[in-house]
Amino acid sequence: MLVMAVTDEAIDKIKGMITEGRLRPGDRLPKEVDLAAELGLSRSSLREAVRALSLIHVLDVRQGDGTYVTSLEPGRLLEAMSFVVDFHRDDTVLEFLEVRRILEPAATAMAAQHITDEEVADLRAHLAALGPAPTVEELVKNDLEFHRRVGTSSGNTVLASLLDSMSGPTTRARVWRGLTQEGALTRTMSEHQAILDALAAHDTEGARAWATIHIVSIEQWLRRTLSDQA
Amino acid sequence: MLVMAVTDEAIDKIKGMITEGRLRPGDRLPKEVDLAAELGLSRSSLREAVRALSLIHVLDVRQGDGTYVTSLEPGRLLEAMSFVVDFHRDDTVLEFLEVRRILEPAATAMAAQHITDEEVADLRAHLAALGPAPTVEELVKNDLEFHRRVGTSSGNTVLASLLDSMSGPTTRARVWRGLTQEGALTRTMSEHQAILDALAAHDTEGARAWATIHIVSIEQWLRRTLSDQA
DNA sequence: CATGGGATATACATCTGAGGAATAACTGTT
DNA sequence: AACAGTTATTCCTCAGATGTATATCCCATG
Repeated sequence: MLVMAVTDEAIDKIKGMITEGRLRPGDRLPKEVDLAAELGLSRSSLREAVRALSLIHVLDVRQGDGTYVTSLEPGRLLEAMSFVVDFHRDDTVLEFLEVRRILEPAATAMAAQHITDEEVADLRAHLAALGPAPTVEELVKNDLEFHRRVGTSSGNTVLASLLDSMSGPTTRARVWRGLTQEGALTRTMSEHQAILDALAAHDTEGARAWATIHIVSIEQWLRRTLSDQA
Repeated sequence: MLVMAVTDEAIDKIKGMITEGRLRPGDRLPKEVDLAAELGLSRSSLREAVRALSLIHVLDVRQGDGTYVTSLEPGRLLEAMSFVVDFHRDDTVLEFLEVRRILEPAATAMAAQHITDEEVADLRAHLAALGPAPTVEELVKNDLEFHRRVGTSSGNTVLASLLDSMSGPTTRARVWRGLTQEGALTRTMSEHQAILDALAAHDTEGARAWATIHIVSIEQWLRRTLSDQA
């Protein structure tokens, strides 16, 4: 801490400029040469700082144009969490699922209160687009999008982004592995339908209950699969 | 996407090495010169990639030693979320608090089931250490640590880390601004005590209820404060 | 033999300067 | 006024040199 790397200092300083309001969303940063001089380091080191901040969607770098502060909206910033979640190992999947079991029913219940007729219609069309006998890949894709839309309808962008990160690539891709057996396919689709019906009726507690059942059934299957492998 | 920057490619490749198991937690990466050659880019560009991955605690770089893959534990990776949360503006604080209102009661309920006698004793000592008339700063610090410990006792590291990120620096620092008035200080302390008593009795639903009350009281105060300012 | 200190090797940290590539801005023509 | 070609700006990538922190090895010492 006494001798902080110049790049880390630069990261902190840029972060400070943003959190203290000297740089606002959409603002353009001074060009590399100038900013490097202003912060007292070389362009190479500054670029490391900027690259790190752009990985987490705080900065947006455009060649030939300039470097800008992003909108800083929760959805945009929390996108980076998907990237982080991708690194988790299989033995922590259950912990993520447990958190999702807490968030998803709450989000679905909130959606039941806020969802519009148009959103309900879109959701219905989305489920119908799947057809009666989809492949596992199609179902997973459809499922992911279904829950993303429900999350959005909750009206809380932070909640929607968190759920999306955790339902996303990793967890889901692994959880569904070998799901073709045991009729889980049709059960998933009927659970989706039940959630949709509750949403359409603005039935808050019904939506919460069906969402809980949906997650729990995934969790039970996963626990069996993991214990079988062990 | 067609013409991806070499640095972004390097980030993906390193990520791939880790997620595919070619690099495991604790493993050491080839030294800069070798890895740069292996990935086909210059050291400068590679360093940008490594710096970005080290910001989110995927890599750990030690001068004079080498670059290592971190433990990749959820707690470690999700630490980076605090950094991200720091960028959010005041107008999204309520969204974060709403998510916390969902997670905190669930975590507290889980803690009531898992908490050990020793953890209860430690928690009691922690609250007692505050004294009867603390400053706002002391209370905030004590409060943060109290909830961190409860989160840990939930037994779910993902849940604990998420809560810590959201209760953490930013949100809390802003939420508590000017909290000295209206006796919120003593109310906070008595709510903490009630949560602790429920935990000690392994009273799951009592713990959940008191945690809810605790968050809601913060939320109500915050809504009033924000509407006053507007 | 165990231990501590100093020399050496290793690996990351930082800077500088050059040329390339993508985008925006300008300018002249139609 | 609209378009196309030129120019300017800005980020992208590389190469090489030097500085700095850490680990390792080796030897003197108790």
